[in-house]
Amino acid sequence: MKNPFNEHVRVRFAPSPTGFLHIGNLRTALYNELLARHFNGDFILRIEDTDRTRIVEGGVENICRSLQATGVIPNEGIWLDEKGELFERGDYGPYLQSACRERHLEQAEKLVTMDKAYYCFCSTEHLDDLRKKQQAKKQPTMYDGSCRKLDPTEARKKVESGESHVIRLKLPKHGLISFNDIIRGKVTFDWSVIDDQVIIKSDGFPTYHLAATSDDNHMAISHVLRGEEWVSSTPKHLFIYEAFGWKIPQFAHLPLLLNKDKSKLSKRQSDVATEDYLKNGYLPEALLNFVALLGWNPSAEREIYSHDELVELFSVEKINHSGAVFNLEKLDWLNSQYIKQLPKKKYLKLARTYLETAITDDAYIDRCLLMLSDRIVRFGNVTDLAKDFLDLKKDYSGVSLTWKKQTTEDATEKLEALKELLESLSADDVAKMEKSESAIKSLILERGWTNGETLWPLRVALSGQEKSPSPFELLAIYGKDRSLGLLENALKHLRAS
RNA sequence: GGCCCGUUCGUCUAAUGGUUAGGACAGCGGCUUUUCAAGCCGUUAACAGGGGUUCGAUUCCCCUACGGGCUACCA
Repeated sequence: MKNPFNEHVRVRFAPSPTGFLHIGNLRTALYNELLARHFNGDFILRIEDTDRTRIVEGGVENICRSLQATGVIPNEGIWLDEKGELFERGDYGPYLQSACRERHLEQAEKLVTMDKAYYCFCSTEHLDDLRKKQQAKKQPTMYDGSCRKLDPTEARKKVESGESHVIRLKLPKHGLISFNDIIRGKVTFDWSVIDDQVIIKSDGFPTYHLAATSDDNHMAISHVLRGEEWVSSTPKHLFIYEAFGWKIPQFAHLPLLLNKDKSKLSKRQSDVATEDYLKNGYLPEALLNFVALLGWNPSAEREIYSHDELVELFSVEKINHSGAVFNLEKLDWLNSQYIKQLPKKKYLKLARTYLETAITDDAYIDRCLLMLSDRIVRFGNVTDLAKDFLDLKKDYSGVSLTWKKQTTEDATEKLEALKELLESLSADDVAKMEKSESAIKSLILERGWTNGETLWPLRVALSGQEKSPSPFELLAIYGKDRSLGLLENALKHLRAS
C-alpha cells in the first residue's frame, strides 16, 4: 500500500482491560503494528478503561504481556517494565483513557453549549421499558428523544441541583452520512436510524464513542483499524469530529474472526485468550503467522512468513471483506512446521519447559525429546508424548508382542536372540542407531528371519505400544541397560502367557 | 423488526471481463516401511441462486437467498 495521504502514519491498538488479550484483538493489534512499521509510523497502545464495571485486576498487565510475548510491541503508550510495573512513553499521553476524563468531560460540555449534545434525565427503567415496548411492536429500538426538547437553561439547572443525568449526542434527524472505508469503500447511513448516543454516563465517565474519538484526535491518529463491529457507530464518531472541526482519520473495519458455526469468535465455543494458546505450547511466531493470514494474504502461494516479511508485504487494501473461521487444524500444522524448523538447542529448551517428569537423567530426556520432535504439534502435549518413553514400567497388556500370525514361541526366540546380541554390543554401539541397526539387520539376514517377525516384537517390547518410533531409535534413546531390562520384561510377559 | 456489511473447494485463501478457477490445511490414495509419525508423490472438492450489461461474465450492476455485525449509561 502506498501512503496516499503522505502523512506520518500513527495507529493505535486500544483494548479494554477485561482480563486477557482476545485472539481477535491480537490480530487487530498486529494489523495496526504491521501498518505502522510498513510506513515507519507509530504504533500506540492505549487502554480504554472507561467502563469501570468491566475492569479486571491485572488486565492491563496481561494485555501488555501477551503483546510482548507475541512480539507485537508498541513504540508509544502503555508499557510494562521488567519488574511488572506499568509506565507510559510518548508525547501524547495520558494513554490510560480514564486519566483523560477531564478533557472528555470538558469536550462533552462544549458539545452541549454548541447544541450538538444535550442533558438527558431519563431513568434506565424508563429506557428499558421503552425498548421492550418497541421490540414488542417490532419497531426500531430508539430513544424517544424526550430530553432532547428540554430547555437548555432548565436542563442546566437540574444538573446543577445534582439530578442524575447523562449527556447524549444531538444527531441530525435526517439526511445521509457517508464515509470511505479503506477496506469496504463507501458506506452510507441514514441519520434517521442512528440513535442519540450517550457520551457521558451517569457515573461521570465517557462512553467509547466520545473517549475514543477524543483520544484519537488528541493522539493525532491517522488510521483507525478496528473490528467490523464498529462500522455502524462510525457516523456518531464522524459527527463528533465534524462538530469540533477535527481532522478525520482514515477508517478500516476489519472482518471478524469466527467460530466454527460462523458466529463471532467467542469464549463459549473457542479458546479466545492469546495467553492460553501460548500456554498450550503454540509458538508466538506461529500464532502470529496464522492470525495474520486470517483475513489477509499477500500471495497465497506461501504459508510461512516471518514477522518482518509480514511488515514488508502488508497492505490494508488487501484485507478481506468477510469473516474468517478460526481453524485450529491449520494452526496445528503451522505450529508443527515452526517446531520442526527450530534449532536443536532452542527446541530442547522449549520442550523442557513444558515437560513434566520425575526423571533426572538430562541426556536421556534430551534424546527422548529429540526423537519426538517431528511428532509434536504443540509443546503442550509433550508430556503425554514422552510419558511412554520416560516411564519404563510397561505391562504389555492390550498390545501384541507378536507380529501378525507369529506365535508366542517364535517371538520369544527372536527376543532372546536379540537380547543376546545386545549384551554382546558395547553401550556406545547401542546408543548409535546405525550400529544397532546394522548389527540387528545382519542377525536377521544370518538367521534367515524377516524384518517383521523380528523388529515388531523388539519394537513393542521397547515401546509397550503397537504404534511407536522405530526400535533403533528406541534403543538409542534408552541405551543398553534400559533396553535389556525392557527385553527381559517382555520375555517374562511372553513366557507367562 | 430496522440499518449496515458480506458470500470462490469442508476450512484459510489466490487470480481473472475470455484460465483445465491456483495454493494451503483437513480428507482420500500411493511411495517409504516392522508399526506409527514425519517426508515425498498423487487425488476428491468451490465461483449461493436469478436477472441484466457484454461477443463473452466467477469477475461489473440489480434482485433474492443465506450468513454476520450493530441496534446499551459494554467496548
